[in-house]
Amino acid sequence: MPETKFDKIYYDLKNKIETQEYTFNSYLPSERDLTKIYGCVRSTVHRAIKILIERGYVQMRQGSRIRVIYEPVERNVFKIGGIESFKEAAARNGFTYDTKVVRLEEVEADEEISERTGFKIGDKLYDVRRVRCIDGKALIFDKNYFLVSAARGLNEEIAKKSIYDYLENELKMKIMTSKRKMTAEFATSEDKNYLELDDYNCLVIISGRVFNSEGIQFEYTESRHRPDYFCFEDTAIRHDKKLL
Amino acid sequence: MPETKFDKIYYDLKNKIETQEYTFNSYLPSERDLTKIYGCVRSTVHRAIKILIERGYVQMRQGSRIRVIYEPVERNVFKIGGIESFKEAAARNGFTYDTKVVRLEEVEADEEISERTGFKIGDKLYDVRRVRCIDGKALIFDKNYFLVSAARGLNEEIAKKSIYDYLENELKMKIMTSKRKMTAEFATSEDKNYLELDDYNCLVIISGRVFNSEGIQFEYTESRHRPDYFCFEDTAIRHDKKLL
DNA sequence: GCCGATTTGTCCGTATGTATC
DNA sequence: CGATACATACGGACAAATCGG
Repeated sequence: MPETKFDKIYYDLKNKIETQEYTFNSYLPSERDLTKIYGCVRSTVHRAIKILIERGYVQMRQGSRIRVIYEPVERNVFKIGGIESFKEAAARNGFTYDTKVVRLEEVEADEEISERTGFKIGDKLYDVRRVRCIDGKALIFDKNYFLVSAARGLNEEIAKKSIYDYLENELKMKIMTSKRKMTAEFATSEDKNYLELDDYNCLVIISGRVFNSEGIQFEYTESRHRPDYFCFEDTAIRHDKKLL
Repeated sequence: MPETKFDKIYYDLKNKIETQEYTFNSYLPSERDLTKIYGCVRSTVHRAIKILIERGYVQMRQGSRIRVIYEPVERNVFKIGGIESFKEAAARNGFTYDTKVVRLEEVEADEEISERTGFKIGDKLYDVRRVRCIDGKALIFDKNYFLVSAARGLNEEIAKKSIYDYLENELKMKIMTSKRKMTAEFATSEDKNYLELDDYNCLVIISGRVFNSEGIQFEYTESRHRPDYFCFEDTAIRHDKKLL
């Protein structure tokens, strides 16, 4: 349990804000007072508060006090944030879900694949394609490429359950950084074939390159969503000069 | 120039990485060596590096060295990141652009507006709607509500140029936090009326609530994009326990 | 409009723990 | 196992912004 002091403070404050103990537009105690409450030095409190800022809970200005800007919001459809698997997201939103593996084969990266995915030409890859059903409807089409050398032993059973479980728990891989891009494009005939698109003629696409702790890109992922089952939330801060 | 030490270090390292002085998959000097290079203590170097991590430039593991995972990428169409105005984004991408103001009137928030925008019922608001043209094509439809008390004096001329210039430079308002949501929806008849949608029947929508330094929400913004002129980039980090 | 108290922003130096190699 | 390197925390200092009288 590597619960550090600053993250205990962060979670405690976050919780108090979410439960309205500190209400919208009120002030938090000063950092000096918080050091007394939590029994630590100011830099530790300060660090916890910076996380609250990044997550959109509070606002701070030099010389002024810490203002709460969090308000409870309605449940959302399918929020994408951080690195979250389909399974995690579906579970959090309380949906029943199912996965169909429609392809799993070994390929070698040619120029087209390399260009699109960031792998080098000649890399051995698993080409995995899966259809995600939520409450019985086929809504998401996932196309993934995994480096064979990093995901060795991947099979259909694993792909049906959770590839990430396999990588993290079986192969002990540590996933670190993920670079993602979101775009929207016309549905292809492959999309139309697998998904229930109703009247939609385009899809929201989240594509990403994932790196492990060795700095090796081991995955390219492309998640093609029917527009109405997709939502992305974010908090941005104007970092004039001060960055984090 | 409130350039702090840690952000000078951040920019210097960022620059050295972007110019390939530190190349993809190589290591940065250790924090101890960096303290010698920049003449400061380790905590300051550490802070700069944490920003590089958040921005997707490098990767770190306890006990291991700092690995560069940045690779130069192709120019992208319309990247949304941080708090950036249409004008800034268009300029950065080298497009010619034009704005048509199709509505600017004062309204009072009713229940429907309040629910959708986060303002309170009875708040006096400017209702501004603008069509954004890029390279001559009408591609983005912007709907904004501003608190009259915060944006007093807003007129069509200002709306045509830049409302943010006006708020920040004329009214000296300080914009702090912005909470955004991205979704995709069917185009409405209003969208079809103003935009050149070609065959697209849905739009990517970025909606957001913007707070000033007093913690007051002074704006609700809704930016409706034709799918092919939209792109969002992001870097995510698996924060196992360590947060920031 | 000025001044002093308060509060946050940054930085230093040090110490201890823990993961990697 | 030891050397190296990162992670967290402490305590103190000064600067800069805000706010109230």
